[in-house]
Amino acid sequence: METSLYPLNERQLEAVTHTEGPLMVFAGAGSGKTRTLTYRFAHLIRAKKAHPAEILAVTFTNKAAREMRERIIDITRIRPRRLSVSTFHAFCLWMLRSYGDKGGFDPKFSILDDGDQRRLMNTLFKEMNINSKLLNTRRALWEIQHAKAHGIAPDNYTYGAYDLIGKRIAEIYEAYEKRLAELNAMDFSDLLLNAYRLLIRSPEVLTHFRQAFRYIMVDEYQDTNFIQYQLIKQLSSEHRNLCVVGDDDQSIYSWRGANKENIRLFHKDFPEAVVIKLEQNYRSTKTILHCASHLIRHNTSRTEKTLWTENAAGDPIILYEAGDEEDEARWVIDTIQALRSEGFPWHSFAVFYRTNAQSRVFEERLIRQGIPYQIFGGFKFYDRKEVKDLLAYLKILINPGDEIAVRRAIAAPSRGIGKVTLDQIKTFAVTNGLPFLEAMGKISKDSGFKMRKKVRPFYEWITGLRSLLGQERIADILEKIVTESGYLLPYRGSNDPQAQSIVENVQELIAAVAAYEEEADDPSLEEFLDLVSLMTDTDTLNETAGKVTLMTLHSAKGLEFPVVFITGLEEGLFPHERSILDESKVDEERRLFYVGITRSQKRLFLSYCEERNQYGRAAFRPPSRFLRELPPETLQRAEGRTKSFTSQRTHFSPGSTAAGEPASDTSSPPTSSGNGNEFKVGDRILHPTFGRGVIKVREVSNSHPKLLIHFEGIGLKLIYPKFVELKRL
DNA sequence: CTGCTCGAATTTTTT
DNA sequence: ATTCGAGCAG
Repeated sequence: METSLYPLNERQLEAVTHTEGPLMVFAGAGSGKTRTLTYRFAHLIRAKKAHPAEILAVTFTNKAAREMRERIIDITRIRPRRLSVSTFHAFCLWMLRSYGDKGGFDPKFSILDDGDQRRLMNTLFKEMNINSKLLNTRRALWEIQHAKAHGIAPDNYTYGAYDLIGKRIAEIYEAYEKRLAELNAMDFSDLLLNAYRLLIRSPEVLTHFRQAFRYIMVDEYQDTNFIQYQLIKQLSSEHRNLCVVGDDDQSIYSWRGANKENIRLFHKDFPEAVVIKLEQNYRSTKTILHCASHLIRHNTSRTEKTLWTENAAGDPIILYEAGDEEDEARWVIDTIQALRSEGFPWHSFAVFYRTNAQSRVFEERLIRQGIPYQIFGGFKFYDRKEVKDLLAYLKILINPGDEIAVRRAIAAPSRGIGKVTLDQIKTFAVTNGLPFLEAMGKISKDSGFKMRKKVRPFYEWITGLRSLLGQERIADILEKIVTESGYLLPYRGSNDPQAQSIVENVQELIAAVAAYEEEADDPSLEEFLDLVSLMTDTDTLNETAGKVTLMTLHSAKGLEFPVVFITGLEEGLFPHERSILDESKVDEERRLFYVGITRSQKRLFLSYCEERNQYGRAAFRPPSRFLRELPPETLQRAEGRTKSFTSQRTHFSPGSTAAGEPASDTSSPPTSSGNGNEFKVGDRILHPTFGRGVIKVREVSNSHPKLLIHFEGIGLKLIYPKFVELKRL
């Protein structure tokens, strides 16, 4: 085994070849963490320490898992049939689907998404008559998620003797769990918690998995929660070859239950563990790295690391004081334009912000100037109503107990079956211990119920569809559902862009199913629904798409860009006002800033506004405290502040930017594909709030048309014709 | 039962 | 500003 052939530094090589026994790797930002992990995986196979199937690598995102898998295959040149590189959730889901029955779980359970959860909680609040100002559904769900992340069941949920809210939450938690059981459903936290329970309940399953995985690796260890740690601890307790890789300075998800304490727990549970620090940074310039290190030293209670790099010193970090957010966006885009002419391609730029709401001004500018961009954190395809409606039909073919799906499907399109009827069915189902759909079946044949005639056609139709499973292609079944339900009838042929978008999305969904059936080894509806449940919008991120990237600082973790802009550095926004009163929360915000800075390879630009419009009002905030924590010698003030920024805000003045009259009328084609009724560039329209305007740019991305409209006396606005009614003049 | 209007809330979100 | 949900009229 010739390890010197690996393109690794000494520390990395050490981490790769230290295969036996527990290992903790502190991987600083840009220190080649993924490289180390993938080579370690490959090394275990090459050195014949284990068969591919005996190694488990867990990540947090699908993207990280996919990347790692591809790189392992690249290095080893083998295509193992089942390479266990997976996200925590996907791995747990797989465990529960394959062995869940051994722990008393029905493996055909549905997965509840956030929306389903909220709706369920709303219903519970109504049923339990909860109407308190101190307790809303949001808070209740938050508490429950936290309890689950710590492995606390309703009967273990503790609260103080005078803590009435806590007592109420315990009751809600219990009711919530009862409803999930009736639905035969799990939420995202349950996937982890129940996988853990499965191991605890079934010694047989535990032994099986303990022996199956000789080597276990965990990525982004600082983001694991208590139950995730317990899970991997259980799995690795036989061979004790557990390797965790992380960086406590990049822990930015504690508000979601991530537990940095797990670093200490690891040392306690695996006292023989070897610790390796990766401190050589390959990503950033000396200036950027120095700046980041200086900042993060303001945090107490962290593992000391000294990141260093052989990279060039690089350019200073530029700081811009903007008048307002329009001015800030103008400066960012102008700077991008300037660097672009120096040779940076579009995809080398990333603009980060603290909250999604900040993206809009940037988006407007980019569209106005005809710059290609991609934005993350918008609507997800699988969150759209029409997509969820149709997925509901598919879900009930698998899980007849999924009342949420049945209710959704039965109401779209409306079939005259309403709340009263459905509540009756529910009562019948509960009293007879039947799955919701089966209760419907019984009722539709029971002359004791008046509404049986209304319910029957739906039930029989669904039963008919279910018998097609395994015989016809899923895409064909879905197509049948769409046609036979008449789902698209109200939308087809309509010239309303909103309706068109619905039709397109439905077609896209059918295409997605068909594509899945083409690709999968052994396609099944169950697997398709699982994939969809675990999919996120960041999975569609494309680093080389030739587009400027816009995203929140949170979604930026794990990525890198040659040129990075961190915007909105104002006290109260970043750090966010909800974090300001709590030292540890400010520390987490600081880590978030640290993550942002360390994403950048060559150039870093920072900005803040004197004045910012928020919730329709002007907010004046001082510059972020974090700016004072940066080493002054790395910073340089940017010139170029437009003096009359306030007039810029309300008036579109052509020629005010280098780009001049932007990519308007001539350069953006009217792309009216097939429908002449679509709005097009140059049209004069009337907007309900903004009045008269002229369409300057029209753009269709993610099948959502967006219009940039110049309104008289107001200026340019980005309008989604999907959400407002525009009248043509 | 469905659709509309008014009022409240608005951090981040790997899955 | 905008969005989402609850409450009421058709």
